[in-house]
Amino acid sequence: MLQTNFCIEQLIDREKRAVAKGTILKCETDDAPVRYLVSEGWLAESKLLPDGEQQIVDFILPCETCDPISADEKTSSVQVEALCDAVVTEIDVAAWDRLLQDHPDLQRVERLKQVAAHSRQSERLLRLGKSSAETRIAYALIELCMRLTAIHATKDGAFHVPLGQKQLGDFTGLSSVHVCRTLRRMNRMGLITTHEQMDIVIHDVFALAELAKVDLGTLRREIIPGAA
Amino acid sequence: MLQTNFCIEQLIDREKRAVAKGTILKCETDDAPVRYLVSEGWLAESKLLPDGEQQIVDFILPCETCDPISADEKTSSVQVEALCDAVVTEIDVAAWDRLLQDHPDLQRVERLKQVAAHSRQSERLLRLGKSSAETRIAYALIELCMRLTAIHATKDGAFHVPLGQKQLGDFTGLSSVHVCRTLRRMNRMGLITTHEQMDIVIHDVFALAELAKVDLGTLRREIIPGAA
DNA sequence: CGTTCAGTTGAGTTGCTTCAACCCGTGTGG
DNA sequence: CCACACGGGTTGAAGCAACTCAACTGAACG
Repeated sequence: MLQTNFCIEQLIDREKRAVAKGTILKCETDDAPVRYLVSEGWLAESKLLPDGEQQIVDFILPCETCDPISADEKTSSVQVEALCDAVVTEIDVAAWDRLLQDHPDLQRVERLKQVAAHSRQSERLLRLGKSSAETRIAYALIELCMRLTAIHATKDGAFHVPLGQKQLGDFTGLSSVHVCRTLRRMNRMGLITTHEQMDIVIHDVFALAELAKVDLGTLRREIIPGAA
Repeated sequence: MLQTNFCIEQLIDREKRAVAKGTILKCETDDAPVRYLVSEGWLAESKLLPDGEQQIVDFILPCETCDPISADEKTSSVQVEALCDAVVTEIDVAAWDRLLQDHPDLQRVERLKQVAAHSRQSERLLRLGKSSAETRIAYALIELCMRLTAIHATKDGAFHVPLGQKQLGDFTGLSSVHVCRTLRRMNRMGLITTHEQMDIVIHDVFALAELAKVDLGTLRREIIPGAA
């Protein structure tokens, strides 16, 4: 799988662009005839309510692409923001389509990633609608750990996420205060350890999975392309 | 748009299948090498928690297709259920791929529908995460009304949905009791009228849109393919 | 006429939010 | 080099929105 991603970068002769943490690459309802390919760092796709509340609907990790398009094929349906200093490539839709035409294997991989993203959203929707703060956060940690493991960005259950508690709250639909409390509780229970700016270590995946109400194997098949 | 849908049915020589209300066409984690095309009635895609809680992640309306596949390309990531007596066609993936290959216009329409579905999910995620019961329900009503209008299944803001309050709760992440209260309140405010088994009339779309915290034009462009 | 099932309403509970105070590490200007 | 402001995390207290539980209604059905 990874091979194919490296492949994308080779195929594209466009220049990469370094963006600073906090940069907003695209606002909701902006014209959006582009796709972003992330080489380094994380992006967040989020949606805003008129009163300023923000919901992160997905994270875009290295080697993934982000397509913010609406059903009108013109405007963006989400805001795209760099969560940390990042390196991205903008690809306009025409070039992207050409790329897919020329590389059926790329097309296939991208389709799988899209399916995976859709499955993830469904899982989150389920937990946002029907479960407690503990379950939501446990799920978020497991999902992130799994995705990071797939790109070899974890080591024995330890990983780094470029998120503050506010962002984790925007992702899980909770206030930052309650994220804090819940994280502390998990610490005390010995499930995880957290360090500044979110260095996370998962000590007991199974207990965490139970809290998150997931079956690890099933989830993996559902949200990680090529998990076999 | 509609033309293309009629077209699908003509292209497919498979037999349609009548399914009774409540039929579960597919369970989560079942093998799912099929896609469903709905001719009549509604399906629900939902996800379940071990404790039996259910979250409806999307409705499949007539002329739409449903692809329950996971990232492993084998199993289903959702449960698919008929919300009322319905007529569906099962299409195996191979046949579907052939169909798409042979009909680029169909491929394009399906891509748009998929984008639209993704946008809808993001909108719901936003409201599940960050807003009140009133807002969630107002949004659900507006979304359904818009989608039904696109297939000419509304008349002056009046439409029917084959849902009980329990299902509406499973869709909006609320208990049926609270759905009831909220619906009554909207009734009293003169925004809507409801009749048995969910015949809904929207009296004041603008007030409802305000409650739902949506901009009607923007939402339409986002979630209705071909809205122009 | 009794049973069932969806919707309605009231009462009491609870989980999460908001507000506010405080801590601490970092950056900055006198 | 210290003083101070600032931002993020942590904790306590109080409030409220939505939940659960439970009772009742009315329609549909045998």
